[in-house]
Amino acid sequence: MNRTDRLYALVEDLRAISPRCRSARQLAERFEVSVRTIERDIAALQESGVPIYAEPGRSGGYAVDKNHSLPPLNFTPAEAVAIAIALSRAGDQPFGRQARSALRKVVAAMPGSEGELARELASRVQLVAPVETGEEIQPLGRAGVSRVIEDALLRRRVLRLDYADRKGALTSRDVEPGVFLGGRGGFWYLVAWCRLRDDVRVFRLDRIASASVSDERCPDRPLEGYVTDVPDMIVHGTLLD
DNA sequence: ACAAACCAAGCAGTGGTAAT
DNA sequence: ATTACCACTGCTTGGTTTGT
Repeated sequence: MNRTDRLYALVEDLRAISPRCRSARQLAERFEVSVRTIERDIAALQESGVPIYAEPGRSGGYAVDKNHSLPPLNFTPAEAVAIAIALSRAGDQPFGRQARSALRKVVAAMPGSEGELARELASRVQLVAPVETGEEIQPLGRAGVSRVIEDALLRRRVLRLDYADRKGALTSRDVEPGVFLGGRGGFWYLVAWCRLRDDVRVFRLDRIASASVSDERCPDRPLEGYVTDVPDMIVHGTLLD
């Protein structure tokens, strides 16, 4: 076992028995190295921020503080994008830089196809410059509707909407969902290719009365077209910028 | 009995130089 | 341009000693 593998294994071993301790001698026997090498490994881990502490005395040894570190976590692409949306609100606020760094780590750590899916999904959730400073983004609208749209975006499926325009007139239409937009006027929008109008249309989520996902897969359309056709929408960037 | 500190040896990687 | 050799450096390791 090389040093890098041993460092990872050490942390996992100490975490598994926490809060009990394991002496350097025990660890040395387990990893077939000298006690001195284990002590150096522990020091290296401590320097890099792993919360390992030493308990002196006859029953002492090393232990890892579970309250100040996290075990490896797995996220689905949709969960990663959900984190992205939450982190994106940090913007230039305190810890905003760390929020973006954490987001890149989450996506980078995802296995190939899952990471690609997360990146693709993230590119379809975009943030728009708020009209007024300090504008709060409102809830998505009907809870079931937003979940249906998330599903359609994730699986690239045609959506069936019942939509009320600003005068309250209700229409039913099939749309090809393109991009989720958040921020403008404090509302969330779905930008989609509307088959009823045969053009790009913007749907405010709180005006969607009902939505369902069809089995039909959306044809490929360039992503840029969904946003550039929308007036007054100044896109801040995608979640992974 | 334990962790911590110091020291020396072995090894791999790197850069410079000469030979082909 | 490529290959071989050498010296240097840094990393890793084990042994010993010291302090708690």
